[in-house]
Amino acid sequence: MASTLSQLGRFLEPALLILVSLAGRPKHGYAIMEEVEGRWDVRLGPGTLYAALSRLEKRGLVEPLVTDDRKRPYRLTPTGSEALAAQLGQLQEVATTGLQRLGLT
Amino acid sequence: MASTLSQLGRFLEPALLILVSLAGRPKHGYAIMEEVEGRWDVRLGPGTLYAALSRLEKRGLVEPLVTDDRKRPYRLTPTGSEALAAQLGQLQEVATTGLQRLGLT
DNA sequence: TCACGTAGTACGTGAGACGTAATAACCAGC
DNA sequence: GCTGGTTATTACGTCTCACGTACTACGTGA
Repeated sequence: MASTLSQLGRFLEPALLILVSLAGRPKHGYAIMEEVEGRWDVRLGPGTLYAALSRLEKRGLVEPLVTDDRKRPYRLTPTGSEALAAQLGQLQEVATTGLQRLGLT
Repeated sequence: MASTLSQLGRFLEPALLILVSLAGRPKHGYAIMEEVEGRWDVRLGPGTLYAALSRLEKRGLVEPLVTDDRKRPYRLTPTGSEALAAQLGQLQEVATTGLQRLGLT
């Protein structure tokens, strides 16, 4: 069962999902939460989400946009795009190797 | 610089690398360490590696093989293969989406 | 027998994932 | 102009896990 397997380990780090979500277009936290859950069926609770977001900001991978209302939108920085591209490339290599070894693909 | 970027976040979980390594053929811990470092340039220290391995065993994703000497080889269980396949599939989806959004691929 | 590579254990620390609860603004409908 | 639900974020506490370091021990060739 899918529900059983999903209990056996999670390999999609919140920080990665956030960066990929922001690669589409700038979003605020709640919108990231909704996209991640809708698109990949991974629920990021507020504790996980906002903590990860502020770590990414502290590391210069994302930055907040100026805003007047209570939403706090973020966008990828150039550094963030570079880092994401590098990580995704390596991730795809690993995934491809793994799927080949399993006889899939 | 690659060394700078690599400081900005790690998205390859040890458990994933171990499973992909074992998907090739059964190996003992030290051999996993060497393959992971040689192939993906990720150094797993002994604390990280053997702790992750025994967690994977406890969850039924890998199992030890009988042996006489001091090496302790492991192989993927059927459950482990299933779980790995599912995770890699999802991982590839995320990676593909991300790379498209970044304008690569 | 001594140095070096192989193989694994033990352990402490810190980062971060996760859940839950609380807060507050916004927007309906009545 | 209340009231209830959705939107959006903050503020915890806990627990898992990554990581580094130090240590043990076996094997092998010089």
